[in-house]
Amino acid sequence: MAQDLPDLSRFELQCLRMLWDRGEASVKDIHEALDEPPSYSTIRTIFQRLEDKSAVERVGKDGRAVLYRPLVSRRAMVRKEVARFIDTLFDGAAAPLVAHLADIRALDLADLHKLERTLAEATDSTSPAPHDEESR
Amino acid sequence: MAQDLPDLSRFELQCLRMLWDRGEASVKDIHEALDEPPSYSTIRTIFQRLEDKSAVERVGKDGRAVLYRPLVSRRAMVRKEVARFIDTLFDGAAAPLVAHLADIRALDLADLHKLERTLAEATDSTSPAPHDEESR
DNA sequence: TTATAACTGCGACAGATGTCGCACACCGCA
DNA sequence: TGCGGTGTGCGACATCTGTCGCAGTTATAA
Repeated sequence: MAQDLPDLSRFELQCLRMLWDRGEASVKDIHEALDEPPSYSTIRTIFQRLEDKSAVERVGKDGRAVLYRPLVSRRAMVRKEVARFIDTLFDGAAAPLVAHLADIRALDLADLHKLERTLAEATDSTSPAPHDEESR
Repeated sequence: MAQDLPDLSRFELQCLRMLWDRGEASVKDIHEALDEPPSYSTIRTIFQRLEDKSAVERVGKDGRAVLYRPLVSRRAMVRKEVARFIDTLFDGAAAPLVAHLADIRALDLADLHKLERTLAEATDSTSPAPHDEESR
C-alpha cells in the first residue's frame, strides 16, 4: 500500500533529510545548515516543490519565516529510494550492494557484527518498529 | 586517479549495466533484453549519450548493428554511485544504509555471515578481487 | 546487382531539476 | 506611524532526461 510516495530529486531528498533530522525547520535553518548552500532562493524553490509534491507541509511560523514539517516518513522514503537504487544498479538484489560496500571498505567487521546482533534480536521477537509501517 | 567518471542518469546506468553483463552488445541486444523497453529509438539515444559521455565505445559491428563496449569499469562506477546515494540519504555513512537494509529485511543473517567471511579474508590478505564479479 | 528490411544519424519535445533575481508583504523598532 | 530589513511569491532559465519519428544508409537475400 501507500506507494503514493512522491518522486524526489537528489537535492529535494537532501533537504528533506535535514527536515527529518530536525522535526521541523525554516528555509533559513536549512540554508544555514547546508555545507555549500546555493542561493537562498534555490532552497526556497526546493521547499516549494517539496510542498507541491506533498512531501512537506507548513506548520506555522517562526517570526516571519514559515516552518515546514515532513509529511512522508523517513523510513518509507528511504525504503523506496533504496529499492530504486538497487534496481538500477543491481537488478533488485540487496546482497550485491552490501558486498560492494564491503569490497569498497565502506563497511568493516565491526559494523557487520553490530548489524548481526540487531538482526538476530529483531528476527525472533517480532520486531520493535516504533512507528510507520509499510508492508510491501 | 580517474575520478573523471561521467554522471549518468538512471536509465543510462541501467543500460550500461546490461553492457557490463554482456561485455559488448548492440542496441538491439539491449532493447530485446529489457523488460518493458521503450522504443528502439530511445535506447539508441541513450547509447548515443553514453558515447558522448565516454562511458562506452564502439567496437565494430554485428551485421549492420554497431557493437558497444563499456569504457568505465563497473566497480568504479558502482562505487561512485553508491557514494552519491549514501551522501544524499545518509550523510556519507554506509552503516545506516545497511542497517536500513536489514530493517527492511532486504538482508538476512545468511547474507551477513557470508559477507563477514569474505570481509575477514580480504582484510588480512591484502589481495584485491581479481575481476569484478556480481552474483545476482 | 538490386530491392528491402534493418540500422543509424539527427532533430525534436515535454517535463524534471538546479539555480536565480525581483517585487511585494509583514513584523518589530525608532 | 512610518521605515527597514527579513522572508515570501512568482517567474524565468539553462540543462538534463526520457521519449520518439523521419530520412538516409547499408548489409544481405533474390
